[in-house]
Amino acid sequence: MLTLKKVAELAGVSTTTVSRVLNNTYRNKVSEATRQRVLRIVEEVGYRSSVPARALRQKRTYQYGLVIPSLAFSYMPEVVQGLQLVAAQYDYACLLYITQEDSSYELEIFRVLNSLHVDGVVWMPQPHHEPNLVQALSQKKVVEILNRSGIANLPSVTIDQELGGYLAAKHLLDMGHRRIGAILHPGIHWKQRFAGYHRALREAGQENLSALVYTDMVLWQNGITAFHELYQQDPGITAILAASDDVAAGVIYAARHQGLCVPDDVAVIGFGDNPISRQGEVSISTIRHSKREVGEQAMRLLVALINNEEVKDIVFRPKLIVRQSSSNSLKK
Amino acid sequence: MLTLKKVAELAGVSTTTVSRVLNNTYRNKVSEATRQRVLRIVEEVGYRSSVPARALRQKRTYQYGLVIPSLAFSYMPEVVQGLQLVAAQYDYACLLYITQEDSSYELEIFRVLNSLHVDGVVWMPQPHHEPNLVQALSQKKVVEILNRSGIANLPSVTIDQELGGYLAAKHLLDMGHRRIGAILHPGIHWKQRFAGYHRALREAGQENLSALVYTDMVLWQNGITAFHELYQQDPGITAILAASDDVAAGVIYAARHQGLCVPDDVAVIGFGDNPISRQGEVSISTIRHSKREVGEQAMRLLVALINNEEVKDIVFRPKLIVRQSSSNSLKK
DNA sequence: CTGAAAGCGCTAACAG
DNA sequence: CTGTTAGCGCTTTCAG
Repeated sequence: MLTLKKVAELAGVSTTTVSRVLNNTYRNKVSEATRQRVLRIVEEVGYRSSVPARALRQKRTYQYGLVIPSLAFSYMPEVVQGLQLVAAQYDYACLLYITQEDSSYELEIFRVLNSLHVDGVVWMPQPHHEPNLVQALSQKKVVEILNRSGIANLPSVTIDQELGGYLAAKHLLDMGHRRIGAILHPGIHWKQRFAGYHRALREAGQENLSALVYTDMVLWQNGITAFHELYQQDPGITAILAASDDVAAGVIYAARHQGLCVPDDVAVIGFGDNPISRQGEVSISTIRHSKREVGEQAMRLLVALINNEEVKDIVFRPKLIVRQSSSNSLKK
Repeated sequence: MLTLKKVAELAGVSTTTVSRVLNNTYRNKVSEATRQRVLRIVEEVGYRSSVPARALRQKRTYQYGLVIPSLAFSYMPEVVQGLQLVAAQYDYACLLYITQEDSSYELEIFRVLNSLHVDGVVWMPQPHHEPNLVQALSQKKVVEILNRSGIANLPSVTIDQELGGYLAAKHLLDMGHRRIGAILHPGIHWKQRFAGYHRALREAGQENLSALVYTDMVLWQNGITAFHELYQQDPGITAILAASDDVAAGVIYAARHQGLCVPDDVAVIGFGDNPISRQGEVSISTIRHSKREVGEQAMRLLVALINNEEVKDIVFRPKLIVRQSSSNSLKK
């Protein structure tokens, strides 16, 4: 195995010197000649220092944990891409953990991450968590994304959900809808989103939503289930505020299976502007925000946190994107 | 920080003893009383050994690299789930790397993985690769999934593509189609798949496909592009063999946008039986294989490889699943 | 500008 | 059954 020592021997210098060259420590305190010689040898033999060894010494692994509930959300690829983009710049490697909405497994993951000595964690919380999680979290540098667990005061990157909710509801109200159903996911800042809905309703002189359903996950399948529950609550609704684009896609699928026309019989709006919202038969109106940017900023935040820099939360302001699923509805 | 030494002091034994208890080495060579005492202390203080430290000593990191071209393929979540399921059983952590189809980045990843001293790699190759990759690969335990790079003789978990191709083509021929177009992805055992198509064609007394298009990626967008190219080659085709379910979804989308009816004007069959094939307006006929199992077996193979056990390649036999996108076509 | 020496936290001979 | 010792590959004082 190629070690520092061997490289040092080959270059005729001490391991200290090689280390210094490779890490650019004590800049300019190594003669240019020596530096060049060392670099040449390193290049020649293709030496790369052992990450575990330096981790042990430096108490820094250059690894971060990514803890997410699922890989199946249609926005995950973009978020991860954003994370990896910035992570690569800082030489950070990503340890991937998927909780599958299992809160005891989630807790175990944080304990494992602790023994792995990762430098930090990017965490997308799920609705439910173990009480002990708070403690497990407090020992690490953690950045929260897209969600607000509210279980600890963690640095976070989120979307302005109140605004998003407001924009979505206002749009439907503007289109003339008065009986509106909503599908909420407790966990994605749902209270703020809910508040946004109500602000729009109030402005339109309305009191309440006509139907309201909660869903545990925000996948396509959940949209189908939620759709039926919504119609049970109020068969007269003409528009639906879905918890995500995936859910909206499920809702549209279910609606059309029932013989309903989208948007003429029921208008639907999603949340996120994920790939799925363009790929369906009926393109989905949605609230847009850049998932890639969320990932990028989260990683920047984490790096800052690791370097003990001052950090402040990041909140993205989403925009309304109108597509087929909510067009020409009651105005027609 | 909690170390072995501290735990040893607390328990009034040597570090060696604690290590032995924790690793179950020299079984029965530690008195039950001592073992219990140590375990109690460990539990009490919540000690977990440092992964980097033991990695340095044992030359084993209990980490594996997962190198894939993209997270956006609709089958990725399931494959990864399968991998993680088995990985968790063996206490393996997953270092995630996404190549984004960038071959020089792919090479760099393997070099990085080398310095990370991961115990092994699960690799899903992309169509193009750097020549130096072979060398970078040869130094590690690598399991290949779903693809065949053909650049090295690596243990692999794959689908019987010839059979898949045969089943798909035979199905379309059985439905009465004679002018069939195909979308191939060079990289997914495409030659075998192609051979399968031809075996079916020969059996039906036909010589060739009517149209043939190659695609670099197997995403929804590629299906749209490919559809148009296919129709340019032969406007008379009545059926399409898509490279994947994602591609099939794109094809169907494009076809319907052109005013064509699926399956009546053009039948489509995908490959993989991913979630997307059920979620569209028109459910997609496809060739099924279990993605979760692919992941599980790949991880088992990797673990065996790491333990220097004998391994042999795994080939799954896929099945035909008929859905709307290829039903009632020319027989109607 | 460079090197010798110590030690990160752990495990594996080797002794008792 | 248990402990002592050495050292994994690296970085970091400290001393030239």
